[in-house]
Amino acid sequence: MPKSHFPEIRELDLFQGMQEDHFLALMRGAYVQNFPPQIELINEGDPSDFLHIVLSGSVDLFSTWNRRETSMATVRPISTFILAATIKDAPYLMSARTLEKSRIVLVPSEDVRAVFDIDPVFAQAIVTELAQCYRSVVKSTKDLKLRTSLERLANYLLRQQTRADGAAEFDLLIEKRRLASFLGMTPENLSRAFKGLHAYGVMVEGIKVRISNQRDLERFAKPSPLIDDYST
Amino acid sequence: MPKSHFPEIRELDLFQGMQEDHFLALMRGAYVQNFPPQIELINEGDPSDFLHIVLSGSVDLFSTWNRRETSMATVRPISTFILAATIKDAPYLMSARTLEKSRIVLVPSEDVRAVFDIDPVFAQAIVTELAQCYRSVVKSTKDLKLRTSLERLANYLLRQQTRADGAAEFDLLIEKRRLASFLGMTPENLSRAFKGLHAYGVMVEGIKVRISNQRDLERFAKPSPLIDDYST
DNA sequence: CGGGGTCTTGACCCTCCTCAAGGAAAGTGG
DNA sequence: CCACTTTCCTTGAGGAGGGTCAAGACCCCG
Repeated sequence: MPKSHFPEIRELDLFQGMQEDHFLALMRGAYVQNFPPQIELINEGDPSDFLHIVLSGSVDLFSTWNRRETSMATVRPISTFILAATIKDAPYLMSARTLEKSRIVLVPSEDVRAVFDIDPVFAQAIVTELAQCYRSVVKSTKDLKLRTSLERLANYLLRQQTRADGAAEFDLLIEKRRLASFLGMTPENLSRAFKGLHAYGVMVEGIKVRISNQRDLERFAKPSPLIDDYST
Repeated sequence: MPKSHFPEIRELDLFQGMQEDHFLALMRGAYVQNFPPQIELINEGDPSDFLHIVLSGSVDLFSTWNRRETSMATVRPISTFILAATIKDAPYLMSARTLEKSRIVLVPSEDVRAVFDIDPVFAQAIVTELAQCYRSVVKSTKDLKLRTSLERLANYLLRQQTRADGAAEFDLLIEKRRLASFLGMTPENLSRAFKGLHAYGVMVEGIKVRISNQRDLERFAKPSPLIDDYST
């Protein structure tokens, strides 16, 4: 794999503090690949052969059961996914597909486990990352069980707004059908939910969202750090 | 804390392989406490001062938002809970209350983090445990998003049956109102769901469940290892 | 034998899904 | 650059799943 990618990968929390030769050992076995959109990288149930790192583009993590499908998360650069399966050497619980043209690094799971065994700093970073992932899923479960779809959408918009540095107007980063699935509803219902948020000063046109009445929306959404803070 | 509890705690995957003096250091700072039923041990949002270990009784992990409440999990002996918050030194995401008279060990979070830093075997065990927790929550999210309430109940019963070594008749281990909340529905709706499973040979009387037609129920429930296997 | 909780049942209603069709974008090939 | 195709988004009508409210049955425990 080309060394030009090393710095940006090294920057990741996961690899930051680890010993240089261990990092190089990981990179030695890794390789980069470019994928077109809509390619299935991973099929849930498969053995977890690689830790994946998204360098560019974006990846959808989704799951299926009984001919139904739901979107679980979207992975954006630069970050890793399916760390837990790699560590436990257990089958993937989610499938993954590219949403756009994407550049992905594949690090053999064995290598990750091997370095994990000998590098305490790396081990520590993995723990932090896993704890983070765990807490994220717990939050998303709370979101699903405690809120109606309208409330979930409202809070989602507030989170996206925070990402956009609090701007009153910002773009949706994923297409609506996928957003609907992520929020646990149908595309039709998402359309109606957007309309339902008119009452709280939310205007949507295409991918453009404008929040004209911040206070109203927040009073309706009641965002909570214990559900909506993705950082802690 | 009385040494008599050491062996059973030491048996836990989390503490199995670690160095003896590290284990003793953890136990030195820990203390056991007996709680009556319905005591709130933890309030979500609080700083995570202790890693908890249930020795006997049972504990409900639940969350609230906007005057709504939902049950997230039930912890039974012998196991730990809220490891992620302890490790990340972040606020608890879930509240905890005893369901019955319970004996709980409290290990100061600082101690856990300190030993984690110096004992690689312990670190490894924590990683495994966290990965396990993460995968459990992912499974439960899939359960929630991909299945109807009737399907969730059917699969829950099959899982409980497995716990009871596959017996055709077994007892529900938690009260129905809590089960309902855990499965993401109301008590009323759970009652109706039990009736709805009559058609697949499920008989319920009080806490007794009898599965008279295993094949029918399984064909309806379509259990999947990627959602219902709590071990992987 | 009360009295508190839980569980069940019924009636009603609201949320959300399904199905179907029309419209808006966006990519494709001439 | 323009028709064509495809995909996505929206809108409407109808219906199923699940929530709410209220009342009664059951059950456990003092």
